[in-house]
Amino acid sequence: MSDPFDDIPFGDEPGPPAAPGQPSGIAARAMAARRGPPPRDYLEGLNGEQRRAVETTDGPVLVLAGAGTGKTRVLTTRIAHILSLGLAWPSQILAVTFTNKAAREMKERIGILVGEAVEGMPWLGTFHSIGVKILRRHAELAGLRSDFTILDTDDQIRLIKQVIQAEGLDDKRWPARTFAHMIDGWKNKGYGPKDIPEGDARAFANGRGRELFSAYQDRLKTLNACDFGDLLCHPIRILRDNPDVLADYHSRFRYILVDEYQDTNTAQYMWLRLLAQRPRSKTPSSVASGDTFSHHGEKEGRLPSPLVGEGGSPRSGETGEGYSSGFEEAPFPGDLPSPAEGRARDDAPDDFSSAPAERSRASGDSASENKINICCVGDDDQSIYGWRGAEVDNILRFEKDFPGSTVIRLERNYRSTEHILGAASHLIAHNEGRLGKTLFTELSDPDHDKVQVHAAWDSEEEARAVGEEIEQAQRRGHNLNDMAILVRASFQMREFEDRFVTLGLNYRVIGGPRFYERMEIRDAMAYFRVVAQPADDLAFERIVNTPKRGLGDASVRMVHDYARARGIPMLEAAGEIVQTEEMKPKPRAALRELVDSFKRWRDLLEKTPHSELAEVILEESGYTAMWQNDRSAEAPGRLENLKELIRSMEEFESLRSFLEHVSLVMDAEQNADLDAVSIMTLHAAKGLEFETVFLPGWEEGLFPHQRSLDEGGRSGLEEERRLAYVGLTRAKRHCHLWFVSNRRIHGLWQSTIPSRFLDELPAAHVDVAEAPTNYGGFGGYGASRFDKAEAFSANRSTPGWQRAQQNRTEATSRNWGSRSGVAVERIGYGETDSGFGAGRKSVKGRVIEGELVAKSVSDTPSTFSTGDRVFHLKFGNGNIVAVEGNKLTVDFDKAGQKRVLDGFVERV
DNA sequence: GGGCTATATATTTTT
DNA sequence: TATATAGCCC
Repeated sequence: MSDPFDDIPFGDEPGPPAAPGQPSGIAARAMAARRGPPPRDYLEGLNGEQRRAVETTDGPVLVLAGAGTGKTRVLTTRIAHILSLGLAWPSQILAVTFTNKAAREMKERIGILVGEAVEGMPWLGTFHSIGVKILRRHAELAGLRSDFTILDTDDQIRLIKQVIQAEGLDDKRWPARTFAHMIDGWKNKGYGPKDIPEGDARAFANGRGRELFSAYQDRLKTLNACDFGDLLCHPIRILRDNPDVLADYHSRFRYILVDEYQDTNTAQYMWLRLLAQRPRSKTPSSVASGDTFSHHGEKEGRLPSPLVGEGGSPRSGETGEGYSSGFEEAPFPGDLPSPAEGRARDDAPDDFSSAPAERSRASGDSASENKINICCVGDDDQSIYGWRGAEVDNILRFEKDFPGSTVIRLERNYRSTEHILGAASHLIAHNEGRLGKTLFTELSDPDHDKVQVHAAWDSEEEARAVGEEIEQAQRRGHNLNDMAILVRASFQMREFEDRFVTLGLNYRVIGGPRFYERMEIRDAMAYFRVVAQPADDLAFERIVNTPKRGLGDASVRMVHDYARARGIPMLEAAGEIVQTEEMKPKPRAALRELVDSFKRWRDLLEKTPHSELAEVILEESGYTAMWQNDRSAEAPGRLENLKELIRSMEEFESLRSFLEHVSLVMDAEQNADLDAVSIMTLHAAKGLEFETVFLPGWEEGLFPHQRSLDEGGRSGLEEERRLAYVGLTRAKRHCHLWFVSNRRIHGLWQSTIPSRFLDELPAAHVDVAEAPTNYGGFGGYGASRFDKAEAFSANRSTPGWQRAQQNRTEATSRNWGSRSGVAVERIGYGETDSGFGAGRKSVKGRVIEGELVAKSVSDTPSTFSTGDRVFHLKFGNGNIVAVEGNKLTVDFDKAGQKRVLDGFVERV
């Protein structure tokens, strides 16, 4: 991740390719033409639609890219095209993705096309990383310092818990986790505490939701920290409230490209709109006023302008149920011009190369003449993240949002056989409200396998049979790397893993907790964070007693309370407390030692290479020793991980950039050399492809998942169906669906019925592979269950049945086979240590808000003087004999002379 | 401060 | 069933 501060200031940027002084517009093009066309090798091999998607550089473009139609290729080629035509400098292109992986891949592929130029693309990244970049430059506008910390989910929950407790609420009755989800949901919509619907606010903690949200935001601000949602919301607010800042970005970006547009949430949508739509000739503030965003995607109908934040008058007078709906058709307000408004597509050439930003600025013009051309690529049929805030509506509404846009459909599929596409297309056609695409392929061959549906008695047998299929394929010479098992829910993975271990079959599990979520890594990171940012209380609390220093609940609480009362970071508070006798000698000595250590490490920060410093920290803090002395089985692995952490730090130029990398990029690399079957969830499989795909668990209740049906109704079902579509379209040649008759859920066996999705498959492209009615539990399952009924053979002479029988015997005899020698890779999987609780007593940040705090806040440090009679909670009454700043020496009646902090005594 | 037992709870997950 | 966490006791 590049250092956010190293970015080129506007003024120093090279002018756009039509160099200053040279004619622009048609003339420039004419001149370019005279010099001969720019190299266009990169266009070769594109089909007509792909080419159109690449070459339509003017005006808003929506590319509806079905599965396997070359989406990434279009996106990267389009950038290469813009660059090589000289339509923009690399730094004038904003290219956003959702995941780091996608960003990395895009960068790589652009690099192949344009070489070094990709290095000049500072604005290629995830929504979040670009959000951070914007936020770091204008942090003060969000009430932060530019060295703010980014909290991950774990920190966020810990902080919320503290807030809930501080408000005097029972954190058991009102779990922090639940509230964290609510906050995420609000932030996905761009809401600040003042904007949330009354109903939402009432739903938590006896109607104190808004209060809590607000308190949480305040805490973040004092901690100089952001959660992930803030990385989107703060920039939106900054852009919206600061026309000059917005104008800067408007003149900066000339092309915006968005990947996976169907996954954008409302906040991301708003963010894009702000950047992509500039006012015609008015001041940028016309776009910046909150009320221009009537995002109608809300089911509730009209909502207050999100992020009205300070000063806005959100929804006063509106009751929770009083929303009017019917905004579905609302066009975007007319005063928000679209980039292409008023320009028919045909006259596009006239403003083909509009005046570069620099020129218009130089000539004193507003940047209003420039267009920002947005191009969104996505597939409404692959929208599977509705449950975390994605609004399919954003893509469905694109043409309305960006009038004059071009919609290009990529329907030629290069991945799958006609049967796989036929099955997938037929299935997805059961959804309503699609933009509609029909994938086709030229990869047609009578020899191609149809999609196979298999039945099994229970999940164990399912795993056994899949394992057998895999071994057979392997025997036929297929690589395990070309096979994947895609499950609906991760608990399904276990049975496959167990089976593969007994079979000695290599596998890799993708997804789940990652490297940076492991306990030891998070602990180490917490040390580094405190050194880099002494105000990071969450980090401090995490490691204050790790390794054990005898600083228990009481000690930590004292530091915490004192820090909050004084409004200072805990480390600083600790520094003051250790100079007194507030604490018993033992914890005090331990705390002093820690405080001194941090001081020492911080001094080293400037002088020592950061990876070296990291080693010193882990060594001197006793953290390494803690694991060395640990006799448990995981300890060596943890030490190994710590070494790996330090090794990976070397790749970064500073501790700061390393910490930023970790907070945003949490993925682990995989071992490409290992030949292994992949096991992952359907969600994790999006974007991937495999020669052979196994899709187990197609049963009602699991897939579609009961919970989706219960909570999401029809749209929930449709999202499940899209998930099925994603699953099917991952397969290139072979696709096997499975359902079982009995599945163990939460420990009890339940009999299940085949998924309705199986009924929705077209008979022409599907085979029932084996149908042993008395054994596999097909029951009524058979041809009639398919859409266009066709006869299926369902007798025991089928190879499938025989194989099934064979599997059974083979499997039992093999059960005792060697367990060793199986290569198991867990991509992104740590041990089962989800969170901060494992192996450690969690530090209770119980905060006593109330009298004591109120008093100490109102007391200025110097209100005590020698001779005052005071009361101390622990030492009782006494007389002050000396005052030294906020430290008092008191002669207590019973305890004798002690040094205490003024915050801990009250006048009597 | 550590270790034990009781108890709730159980999709999908990126940043 | 199995896993994580919270409370309790020493």
